[in-house]
Amino acid sequence: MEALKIGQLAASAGVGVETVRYYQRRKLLGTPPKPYGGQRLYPAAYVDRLRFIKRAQALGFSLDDVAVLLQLNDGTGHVRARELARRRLGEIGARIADLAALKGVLEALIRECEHAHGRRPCPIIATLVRAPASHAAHAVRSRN
Amino acid sequence: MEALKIGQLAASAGVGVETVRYYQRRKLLGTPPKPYGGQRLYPAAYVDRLRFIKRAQALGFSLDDVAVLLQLNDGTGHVRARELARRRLGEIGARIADLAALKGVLEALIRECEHAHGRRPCPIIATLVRAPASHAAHAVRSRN
DNA sequence: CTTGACTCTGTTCCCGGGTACGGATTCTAG
DNA sequence: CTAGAATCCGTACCCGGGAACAGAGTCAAG
Repeated sequence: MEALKIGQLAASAGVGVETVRYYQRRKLLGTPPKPYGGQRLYPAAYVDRLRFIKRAQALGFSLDDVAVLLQLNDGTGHVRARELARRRLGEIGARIADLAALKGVLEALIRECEHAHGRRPCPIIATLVRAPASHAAHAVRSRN
Repeated sequence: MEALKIGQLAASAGVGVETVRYYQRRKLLGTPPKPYGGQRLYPAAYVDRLRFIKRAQALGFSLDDVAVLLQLNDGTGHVRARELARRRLGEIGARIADLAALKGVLEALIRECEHAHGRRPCPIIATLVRAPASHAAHAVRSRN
């Protein structure tokens, strides 16, 4: 099996060298032994592991979650993996609901503002000055 | 009109004292003159301004955006305010689409995993090991 | 008048996920 | 053999939105 230097490893996984080192610090990735006074060589399996990490991130998992998922890769972790996935799913659902509410408020505001041709005060501003921003007023800034 | 000390101001707007000072540093909030060797007193209008800021944040605007919106409060800024609102609306729409895609992938994965009663490998893990995480693979971590 | 609570000001720290820098070494092309 | 990449390792910095701390001053109740 071929072995890569860190730059090649990073390039073939589509990340930066610094990112690889960062994952090593985070213990998401191992560090192969360094030949006496030389440079480390990474087996091709490291590329797969990096891709695993990137895909899990793309599904919205944090690096801490990813660490757990990687441990489950030994095989026995269906239940735990499902837990993580469900938790993430719940977060996504909540986030979508929040954003949909925001979207509704903003759309209404823009419509009103267009409708009120240049009359002052601008409804968008006026809403911020007065109203409680209706349903949308809480729990909006969180993860993702 | 009554005037408040900073702690009362913060409490009546539902934020921390440090937050008030932070907004002052960011120029979102003014700083009333300090009586010689004493403590600043904030007119009640400051509470309204703080609430304005919080509501705008709840609509997903950044503090930089909020600064612009506050300037528009003088009245003439319909068009600019609408621009900001529309931009924000576009971001929200894109974000919702991303999250909906993620949601679909995760749901499918969880269903498969339940369906595959304890057989290894766990489909969730297997997907991360192999697949390109379909449509969801890019542009997922951004604002909000 | 003292004690405790608040304020003022400046500075540092936090979160997550990296990026960038700097000096020393080592590898590689010409 | 030598110049220029690439690597190694440790550390510092970035983003946004605050939170926390330190040391000194001030205000209100008992």
